[in-house]
Amino acid sequence: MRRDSKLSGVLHVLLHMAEIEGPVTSEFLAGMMQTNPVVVRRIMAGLRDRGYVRSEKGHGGGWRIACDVQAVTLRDIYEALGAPEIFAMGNRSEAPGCLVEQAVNAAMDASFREAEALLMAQLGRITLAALSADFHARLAARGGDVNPETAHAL
Amino acid sequence: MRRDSKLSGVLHVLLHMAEIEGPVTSEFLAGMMQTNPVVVRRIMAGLRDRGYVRSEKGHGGGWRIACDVQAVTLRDIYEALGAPEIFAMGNRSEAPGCLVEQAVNAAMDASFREAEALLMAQLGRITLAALSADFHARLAARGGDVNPETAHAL
DNA sequence: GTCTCATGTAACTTTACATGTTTCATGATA
DNA sequence: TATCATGAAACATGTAAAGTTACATGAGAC
Repeated sequence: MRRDSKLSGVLHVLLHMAEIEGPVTSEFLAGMMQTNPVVVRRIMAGLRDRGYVRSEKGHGGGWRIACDVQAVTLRDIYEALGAPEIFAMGNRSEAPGCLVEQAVNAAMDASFREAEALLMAQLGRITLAALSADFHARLAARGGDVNPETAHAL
Repeated sequence: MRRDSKLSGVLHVLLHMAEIEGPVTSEFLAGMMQTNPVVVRRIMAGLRDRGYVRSEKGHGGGWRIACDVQAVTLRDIYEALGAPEIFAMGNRSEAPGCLVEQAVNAAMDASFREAEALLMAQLGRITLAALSADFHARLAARGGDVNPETAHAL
């Protein structure tokens, strides 16, 4: 199964946006992420609806962060994406008539729900600002290029 | 993404086997699970390699549980299946050169690893016997049909 | 022996879905 | 009004799980 990388992708976009003054176009972000501008718009749509980012059309348009990065967590972002399915494993069938399958589902669901709750709690503890700080720590550790426009390259 | 239901499926098969005396054919199990005999053999192969079940060819052949259901846990079964991918979400790219992506991956990996550890611990607590007991409790609660051959039906 | 039944396995087909792409409408700025 | 940007729908592609086919192997039944 190919793994859904929307959350990973949108965080990548947000952190790059945080490094750049002024609006950034979908095309520029897509170039950084080696993907398509439409894909960028797609994953950003949920964040726009929640007010985490704003988009502007026309000349000088593009995307802009519109939230407090100290307050917004990875969990918020995950939910803005529509809370996509977390697990690659699942029940063969929901609401089965077979009592064996009901017993199997009940046991698995309970375990998976607990793991999901822990994951959500973890993501709820990480703010965008914390992620950005980690990025800057890595940059400093590499004695790095602090030009935001080129910091993306290897 | 379509969710991997091998674990759910194999547990279903095992619990049905536990209800039936003597060997059970792949075809019979496939009928119960509304799938194909080859699919059954496929998911059972890992369990056979670990000695949790035995298979016999020819007349009167089929599958038979060959382990202590009080001792084997859902985690054991999960591992016998080859420990398939748990999460439907993942990083856009592993080992990226981009420091932003490294920061994103590190944060996400840490959270997902913790959730995975908890899930494994949960599954390690549930034995096949416990699942079977739950099934029998459901059966009794329904005042049910105790014929193992037909207990599957709605 | 040989017929039938069952598993073992490889190869192939189908299906679902995340992602990528094309296209055009809409709005903003120069 | 020409250009640049997002918005969104429609379509194409790649991939992996699940389903299917085909045939080899081995174990009773006769």
